[in-house]
Parts: sequence; C-alpha cells; structure tokens
Amino acid sequence: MGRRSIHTQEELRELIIAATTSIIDEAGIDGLSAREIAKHIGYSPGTLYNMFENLDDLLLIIEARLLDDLRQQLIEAAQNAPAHERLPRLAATYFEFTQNHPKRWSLLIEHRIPGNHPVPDWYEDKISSLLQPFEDVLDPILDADTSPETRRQHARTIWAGIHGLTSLSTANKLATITNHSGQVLIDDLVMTYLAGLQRSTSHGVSTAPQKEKR
Amino acid sequence: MGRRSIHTQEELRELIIAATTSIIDEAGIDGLSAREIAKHIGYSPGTLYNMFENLDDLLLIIEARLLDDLRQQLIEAAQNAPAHERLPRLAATYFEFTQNHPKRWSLLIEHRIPGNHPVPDWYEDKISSLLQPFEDVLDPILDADTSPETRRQHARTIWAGIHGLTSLSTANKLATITNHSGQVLIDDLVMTYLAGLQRSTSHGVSTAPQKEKR
DNA sequence: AGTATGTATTGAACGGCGGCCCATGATCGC
DNA sequence: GCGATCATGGGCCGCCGTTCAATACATACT
Repeated sequence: MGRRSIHTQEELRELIIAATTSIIDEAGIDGLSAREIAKHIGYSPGTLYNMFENLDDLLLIIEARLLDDLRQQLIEAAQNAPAHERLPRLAATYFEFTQNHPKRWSLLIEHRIPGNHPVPDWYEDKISSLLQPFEDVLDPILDADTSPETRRQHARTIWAGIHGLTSLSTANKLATITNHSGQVLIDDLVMTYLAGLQRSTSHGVSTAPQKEKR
Repeated sequence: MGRRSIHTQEELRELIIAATTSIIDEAGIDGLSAREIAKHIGYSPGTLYNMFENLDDLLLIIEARLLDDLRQQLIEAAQNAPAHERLPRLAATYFEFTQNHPKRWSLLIEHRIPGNHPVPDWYEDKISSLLQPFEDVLDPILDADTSPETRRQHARTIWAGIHGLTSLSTANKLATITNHSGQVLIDDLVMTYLAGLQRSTSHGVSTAPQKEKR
C-alpha cells in the first residue's frame, strides 16, 4: 500500500505511542515487539521505523511522558494541600502514581539502552526535575540558615526513600509490601524523617530554642 | 561423548553457578544464555539441563546466594560495630554490597519468572530474613513499650528507604546518585530518621523526659 | 581381557522469537 | 497523468531455550 492519509504523521505518532503504552501496561515489556505494536494500530512493522529511530527511541519517549505526568501530579498535589501537609501528600502522590502504572514504572526503572550508550540530556533533565517539588516543599520547613546544598541533599534523601518503598512494592518479587501497607510505611518514613529534621535543626548549628510547628 | 568423570555432579553444579555469576557480573543478564554458559565451562548446553530445571531455576539459585551473602555481611557488620553506630553501619554495608555487585543486584530486583508463577517459599523467606538485622539493631533504640508491630514497621521503613537509595544508584538511568554521594545520603537518611524516632518516642505515648544519647 | 550395562554428555535440530530493512507498489497533491 | 511520498510486509539474519536420540565413556561382572 501507499500513502493512506487517514492519519497525519502526527496522529500516527500518537497512535503508536498510545498502542505501545497500552501493551506495556497490560503485558509488560516482555509482551512488546514491533510486530505487536503494528498489529494494534493496524499498520505494518515498517511504519514504526518511519516515525522512530528504533524501539529504544520509542520507549524513551514513553518514559519521558510518564515522568512529565508524574511531575505534573506532584506539583498539583503540593499546591492543593495545606502547608504542613505538603510533604506527606507529595509522598503519597508519588506512591499512588507508581502503583497506578506499575508495569510502565518498572519499564522506566529497568529499561537500559543497549551498548550502554548514555541517556539523552533531556532525559536526565526530566529525571532531576522530579526533585524540584520536593525541594520546594521542604524549603519552608527547614531553618532559614540551612545551606542550599543541605536543602538539596535532604530533598534527595527523602525522594530516594520514597522511591525505595515504591519500587519494593512494584517489583513483585520482593513484595512484602502491599498497596495498603505501603501507604503506612510512606507516612512513617516522611513523618519520622521530618521530625528528625526539626530536631536536628533545633539542636544543630542554630542555637535558637525549639520551635513547635503547631 | 559420554561420562567424563573429570568433575563430580557437585563440582559441575558449582562450575555452572560460578560461570553464570561471572557472566552476569560482566555483561548483565542480556549477555547471558545457555550457550554462553556452556562455552565458559567447556561443556555443552544440554549439560545445564541435567543439573537444573531451566535457566530461571539457575538464576533463582544465584539470587538466593546473593541474598545469603548480603545477610551474612549485614550480621557481621552489626556485630562489629559499637551499639550506637550499628544502624548506620548496617545501612552503609547494605549500600556498599549492592555497589559491589551492581549487575547481579539488578538481576535480583528485575528478574521475573515467566507466566507470573509465584516465587518459591524458600526464596521469600530469604527476602524477609533481610529484615531481621534491621529489627535487631533497631530494638534497643526504641522505647520499651513500643509494640512489636511498630518495631517491624520502623525496620521495614528504614530498610525500604535504604533500598531506594541503592536502587537509584544501581539503575544507571536515574543515576543522579554517585557512589560517594550515596554514602552521604544513606547517612542522612539513617541519622535523621533515627533522630525522628527518638523525638517521637519522647513526645508520644510515653511522657518520659527527653533522653540525650551522648 | 573382554563383554555387558548403565549413564553422563553431547550437539544438532526444533520451533519460535526478535529487530530492522528495502524493493515494490499504492495513493496522494498537483 | 505525473512525480513525490508513504506504507508495505516479506525476508534477512540472528538469537533464544529446550529436547532427545545417539554416543562415548566408566563401571561391574565374567
């Protein structure tokens, strides 16, 4: 066949991305193949290679969208929560998000580009921009004289901690953590870490008297 | 060919396990195949299937050994540290261990048994026995009236948090975390969480005055 | 030493998968 | 009609896990 003009290039691109996403969500990456995608959209395998370099290219784009979605939800969650509940909400949102798209989330974590070529720059940017909401929310909690590096460090720590809980319940082989118990642990982690932060900022460099936050 | 009697069954088994381990450590699971293992040990592919059900079976055994090793190192680390430093040492040991065997560690996390059959019981036991050292070390830190469930919960939380940091630096695609900075973050996580625990145990159910640990 | 018996090992073969390419032909805008 | 463009889909090549009849060896027995 030749040109169909049923879909524009742009529509076709989106069609491919949507089909791939749904295959992954259902069957995981092991259920994915060029032929399978083609079957889903009613085109032939060759078509994929008119729109994307190769499958890894396509996967990267899907991962990027997932990261964008997550970031968006984090930002919204933080905005819609009262100040003193922002960090817990952020954590819960992160956890829920990964629970809602477990297969795609696993892809994001586990997908490696063959020949250990580095990931594109824009991808790394998206990763590290996940950190921003945590920094923003952590900011008003910390003492004013906390150094920027220390702020970032705390943000990373808590981000990584949350990430650990999510990945333990997503990776079904270590799943001693269920969806419900995950929420509890997330809360434990965040609240206790926060308590620790407030304790050390009151005991540390600053000699100011302890400020109770409530 | 027929029987060689160069290696006993047991030796052959170990040979296979060793070869597989080294292939994974070098090339990751993508570099692994029955033929590749056979080449390494100078036997034919068929031989593998005299000793193991299939490749997944073999992989599970390798994962089990990794878990055993880690558990052993955790226990030793805890024993050789002064009481008030046990938790940080535990965390650092966990982190170092995964850094020392990144590919094999990733295998452990990412390997799924096809047809989503469940993992054998002994495997789950090994996973959850990783929690034990953390519980043991956390125990003397917590208030005496902390319930057993709460203890386990805290142990899980901190375990998962540490796990998150390790997996962020092992999964090279999110690697905003280097080996060095990982150590720093691990310390941050553990120390702050601990501080938080002590704060809440002093402020919570118990009305005992704050106990400074130094 | 020779034969028989059982077994450990073989490795070719099966059936299937996969990514990716490209000569061909269909369909478009003009 | 005519060239440009887009989609095709069969085919190339390579990989994989796994099997099993055949075989070469070790052992036991005569």
